[in-house]
Amino acid sequence: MSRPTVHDIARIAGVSLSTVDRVLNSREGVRRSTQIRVTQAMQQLGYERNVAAANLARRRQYRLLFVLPSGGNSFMRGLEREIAARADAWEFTTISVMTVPPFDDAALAGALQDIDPAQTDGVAVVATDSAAVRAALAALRDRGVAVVTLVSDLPSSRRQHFVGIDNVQAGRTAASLLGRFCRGRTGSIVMVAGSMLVRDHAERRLGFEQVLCQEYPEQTILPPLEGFDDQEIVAARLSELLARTTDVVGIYSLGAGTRGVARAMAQTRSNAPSVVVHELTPHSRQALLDGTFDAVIHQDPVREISAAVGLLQSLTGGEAIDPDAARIGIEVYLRDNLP
Amino acid sequence: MSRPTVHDIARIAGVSLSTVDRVLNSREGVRRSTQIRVTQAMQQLGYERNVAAANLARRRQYRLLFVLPSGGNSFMRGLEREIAARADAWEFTTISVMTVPPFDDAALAGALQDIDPAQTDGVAVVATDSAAVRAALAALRDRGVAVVTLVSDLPSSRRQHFVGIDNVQAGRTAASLLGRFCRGRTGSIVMVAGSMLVRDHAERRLGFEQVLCQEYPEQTILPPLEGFDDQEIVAARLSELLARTTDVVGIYSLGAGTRGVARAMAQTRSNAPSVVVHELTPHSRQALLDGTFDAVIHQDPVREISAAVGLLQSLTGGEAIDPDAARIGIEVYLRDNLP
DNA sequence: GTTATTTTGACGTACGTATGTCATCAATGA
DNA sequence: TCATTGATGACATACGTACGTCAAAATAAC
Repeated sequence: MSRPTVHDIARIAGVSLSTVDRVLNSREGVRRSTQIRVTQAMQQLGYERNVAAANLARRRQYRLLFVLPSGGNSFMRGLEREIAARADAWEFTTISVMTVPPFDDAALAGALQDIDPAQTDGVAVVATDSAAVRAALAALRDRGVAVVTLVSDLPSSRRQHFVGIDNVQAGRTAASLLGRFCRGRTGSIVMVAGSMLVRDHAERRLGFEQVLCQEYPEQTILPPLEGFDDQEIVAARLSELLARTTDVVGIYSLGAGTRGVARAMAQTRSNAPSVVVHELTPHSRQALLDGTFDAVIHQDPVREISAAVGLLQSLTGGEAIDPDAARIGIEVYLRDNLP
Repeated sequence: MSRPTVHDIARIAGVSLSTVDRVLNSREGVRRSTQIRVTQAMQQLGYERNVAAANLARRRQYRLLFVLPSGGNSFMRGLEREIAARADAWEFTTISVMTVPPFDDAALAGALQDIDPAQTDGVAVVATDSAAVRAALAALRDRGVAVVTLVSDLPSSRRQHFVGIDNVQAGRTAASLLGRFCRGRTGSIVMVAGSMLVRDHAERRLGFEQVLCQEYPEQTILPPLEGFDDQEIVAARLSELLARTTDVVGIYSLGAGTRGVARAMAQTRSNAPSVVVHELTPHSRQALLDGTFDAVIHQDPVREISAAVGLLQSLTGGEAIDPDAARIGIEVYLRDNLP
């Protein structure tokens, strides 16, 4: 047998198509008793609405917007590329992208304010942590736009969901790896951060220090280097530090600008510290292959895009949402399991 | 503007709906010149067929069958559970599951022969490596059934695709991890295999030995233990070996039955060898959490199911297939990035 | 030129659902 | 008893595509 349709429900429940429709789409004008009868018929037949046909008839259109930081951040540019590549992979959905200067909460807040709620059903935004951004998100919600945060969260704002990895866990994972890699060698561990203004970096640092202090107390954690996701700054500061400090056994780069880490490593001829960095990019991949990096912690942009789109569709459609869908895995890459 | 439809194409190309339909579904009876005209109109408008509407009208039904080994293999049981859970996540598709005794190529070949091609459009099978199975697959293909292998491949058979991880790379990854984990300690490395009858185990061993011999020559690889994916056998043989050999620094379990590894570890009070195993299950997860295992190499069953279903749909529908879809990532889990 | 053949068009129906209009009938209150 | 309201049914149309039938037109073969 093929799947039951609304007609079958109507027949079994002894009501008309119209009534089934009223129940199905929770319109008013149905007596409680008949509503129950219809619902029971649906359960009895194991009815599932044919979403394709429903959307077809409804000719629904989801208009979604991604707001990303601009600049040379490879991960973000990769995200942007993937969004463009998959823009028409979703039925009934048009997706656009807007970029704003990185680490600039005023610019982000301004951009969010300029969004036209009449043209936009949902927004996915890589948030920086500030009151202005929180307010702009709240304003969007008030005007009926669904909002999820992407990659970097903004808790206690009115965003409806977060799509991304658990960054505390990511930091802990990095420490687990680096701690094991450095076992037998004792010395200093360097942390290269982007900016503590973005929440994900702060969280990664937290997780990293938790595990390292507790489980590998023989190592010394140096105060974090701030590189502002800029490879030039990262390369300069890290080179300087490696020249000055001779007992570095491990490096954890928790932001972007890892290309700078690779450059600094190339210059140094010290006794090869183990290196763990974030985000798989052409450069970090190369560094894995030639042995400069030992491991890369990654989040899959494609999954994140899919999750964000799915969530925004559900949110604007008022459907039930699956909390698991937003949970993105923390991926670990070595030279040999590169995709 | 909304998406262009077949009507728009007909108008622009100056032909009737019927002709557009003939071109679109590559039916015969269209002159070369008009076919080109229609194709150009499609490109000009950026037409994309509305797959939902097409399938609706076509009322296509894909009847797919998964053939898995029976028995206590946690990974396989997980696969089975996920298939059942997601069975109605696909439109126009009914999915069934059949299990056959593990490591028994005659049984598998027999089961494949019994498949009714009139009732089945596509088959995804966890293959054991034997001539009888190859022949059975070929027979299926001859009778018009699409076939993909799942988890364990059967190259040089007539299967149209393989859905799963690259098992040589998985073995290499395990060696990269274990080699780094054991750095500073020199001794023996134990490999616990299931059976060399299944191709994936053989491939993992190959990759593991490649990397370990070449990059960590200070370690001694012991001849592999065969556990037949049975935790009792694994526990017994591994306990015996650990009692006999005192310099074991690393253990790689490349099949199922890892619960037996955990049990053997619990009994031994040696100087804690590092342990890398395959497949995330409730037990291996627990072993990660309590520190018995250092890392788990995993393949995502949900992705594999999705990929298999998608491929089989494309294959039976005669559509173009995306080779990337079948490539499943080799996932690495430590205690801290468990999902 | 006629005939045979290929190419094209016109049209209808279907898929499963959404949504609207209008009529019907019962229950309610005055 | 009549008007009002609420619940329900009957029916039609639409979404974008597939697919069948039949006739008309264009082309090829003779």
